[in-house]
Amino acid sequence: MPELPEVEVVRQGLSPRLIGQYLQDISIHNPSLRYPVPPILNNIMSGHQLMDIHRRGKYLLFEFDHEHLLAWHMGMSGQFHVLPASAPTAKHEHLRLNFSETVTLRYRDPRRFGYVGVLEKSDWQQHPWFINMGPEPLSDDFHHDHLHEICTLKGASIKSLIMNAHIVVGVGNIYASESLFRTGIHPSIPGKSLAKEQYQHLTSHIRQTLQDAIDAGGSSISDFVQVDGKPGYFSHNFQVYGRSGDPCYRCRSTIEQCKLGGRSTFYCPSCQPI
DNA sequence: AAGGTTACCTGCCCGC
DNA sequence: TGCGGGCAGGTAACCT
Repeated sequence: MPELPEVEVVRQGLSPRLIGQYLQDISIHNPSLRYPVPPILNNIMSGHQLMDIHRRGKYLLFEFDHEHLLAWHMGMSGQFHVLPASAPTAKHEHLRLNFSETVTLRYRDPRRFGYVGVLEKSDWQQHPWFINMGPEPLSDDFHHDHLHEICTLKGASIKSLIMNAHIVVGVGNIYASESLFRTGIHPSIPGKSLAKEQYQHLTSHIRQTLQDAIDAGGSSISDFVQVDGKPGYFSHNFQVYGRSGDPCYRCRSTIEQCKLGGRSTFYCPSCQPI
């Protein structure tokens, strides 16, 4: 499901419903995720107050009044829902954070690529999941000089480079194609073949594409839903993703599709020349 | 050694 | 109607 915009939309949806609430307990219905759900989760976190929900890359960080926090990745198909305790257990519901009779946080994940960990609040950034992460694309840390400096040394395709979380976090398969279309860069061009000025444009288009998607409530392809069950609307704004064979909105050329790094990639051959 | 490929899962959609 | 194949938004361990 989620790239950075979808995770951010989930964070914004969960925050007003959950922050300030006290966690009564955690029930683990099916611990089988990408990494097994830590059995100590309930013992460690129960009784503590949720102070804030942060995002780093595609991870959500649940900060409690406690020396630990929960770091949560939703994988490809993870979903969070806030429901009353009486609501039935959905298919593929893995675990449940029980805050009150009226507020429980359910996590379901059919493909089980998601995972959750208990990290020490004082040095969670040193954890292997975070230690080598690149800058947040919506922050000032994401600068075209930085992108240029790293990518100009690399022979890999520019699409695989911007999807590499060591270089910049949060850009997944959809928004990589969309950002490159907006910039007019062919996805398979090697990083080292691009000019410094192109990195300047790419940086600003990545930023704008992600922000536009957040503003639209994310993209609902497959089954992404916001916490309240509403879909995201950014998929209506896709310029190239999923549009192979259709005319480019800008020049009417036919959108093409190829594979890069095993991932479907979409581009306009005339707006994004080799 | 960098960069491409595969595996991890289930669900869904398509063609036969 | 049913079955098999291919594909899906992420990540990391493998090969080469």
